[in-house]
Amino acid sequence: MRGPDKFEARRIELATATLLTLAELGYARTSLREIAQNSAFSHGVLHYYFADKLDLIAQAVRIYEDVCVTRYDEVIASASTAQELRDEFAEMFFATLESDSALHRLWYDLRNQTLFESSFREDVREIESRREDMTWRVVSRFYELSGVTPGFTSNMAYVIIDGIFQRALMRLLSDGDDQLTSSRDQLAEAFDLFLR
Amino acid sequence: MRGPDKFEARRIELATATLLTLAELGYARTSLREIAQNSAFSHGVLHYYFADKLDLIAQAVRIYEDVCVTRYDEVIASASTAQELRDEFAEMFFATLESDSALHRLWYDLRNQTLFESSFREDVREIESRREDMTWRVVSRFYELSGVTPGFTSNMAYVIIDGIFQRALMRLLSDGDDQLTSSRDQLAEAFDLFLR
DNA sequence: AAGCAATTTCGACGGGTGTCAAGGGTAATT
DNA sequence: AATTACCCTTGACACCCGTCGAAATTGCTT
Repeated sequence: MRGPDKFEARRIELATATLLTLAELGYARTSLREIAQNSAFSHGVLHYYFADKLDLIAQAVRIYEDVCVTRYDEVIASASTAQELRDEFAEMFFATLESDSALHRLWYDLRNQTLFESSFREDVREIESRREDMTWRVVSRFYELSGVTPGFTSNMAYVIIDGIFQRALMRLLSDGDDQLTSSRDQLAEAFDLFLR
Repeated sequence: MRGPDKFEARRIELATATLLTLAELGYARTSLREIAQNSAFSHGVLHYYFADKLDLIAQAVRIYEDVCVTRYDEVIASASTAQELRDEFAEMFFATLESDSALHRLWYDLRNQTLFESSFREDVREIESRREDMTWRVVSRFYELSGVTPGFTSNMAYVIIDGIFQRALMRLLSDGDDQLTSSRDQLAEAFDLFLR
């Protein structure tokens, strides 16, 4: 294959390898040669497809976005009671927390990087906004199924759900707690809160 | 001056320079030579006082801890009504957010680093725990002054307050929003929430 | 004043970094 | 079959990194 379509396919392939490397090593330790070793190519090729390292990482961030921002929509569509929604959301919540934990820690790493440099600010801002929307789709549907008028703003709901997620990730990765019972309790507490 | 007391004083001096450099550049970009340039000494002296770079950073983290973890106690002691506590807490909250924003972004940076490597995990865990305690001293006193029995766990209160702080920091540093009106509203919303 | 120990500087080391240019190879076009 | 355009590798570059040892400097003690 040749032409622009292959060019774009390679870019995606390399940006994916970048995403995996970042998730493995973190922003501070990820080098171009390491990224290339996680791909089928040598390090020089990265400068053929991308202007520089920051450009490459920005593309990787956009791939993350596509992966991560519609995760709960299926749950929203299928649940027919509030309790069902809450339980299936929780199930998905902890499933992706554990299976994609490396990707999620990368998200928080990159989000923090924008506090020091402006490179990905726009991308991070957009992902953040989409994550809030995604959270609100869940919570507002939860209100709807409960027959209760929303007592929380989208903003506050996101702070709570994302905060629980972040703490659960810390418990999983740095405390080595693979049961996460306290985090599960916390998520349940949050949904109780929403109905008060 | 000579002897062990001077040795310890130098360590603190250098660890402080390290803290400032980290706050300026972030973990990923901070080098020993850069740290030395923020001090009165040359880069070689760092290995006279510290075993290696990680040891040095660990000491810097402990200095941060001393600075940041009793910030609201004065407010707690002086406030005599719930409303007064809430308002003075908010004032202090946004004052330190703005004046020490570089230090705070460093905290979130280092906390995230522990998701990738175990070097400071113990220190970060302890600071996190102390931050939660500090938050809870405020919130539980707020309940006390309101004459209401606490409807939130310490954990949940921390997730909310810290989440609002983190988002406000992002708004300040990466959105360039120096009014922070939406964050102020959000903090007020949180305290309303506590009383429900 | 001399000696000694603590402190600091300086320069080197091996290695890793992002970047880039030159060249080889490969597939499509003429 | 020759040419051309695209793709990829290789190796070099200049620079920065953490570390460490040797030498210079400092300040106290005798």
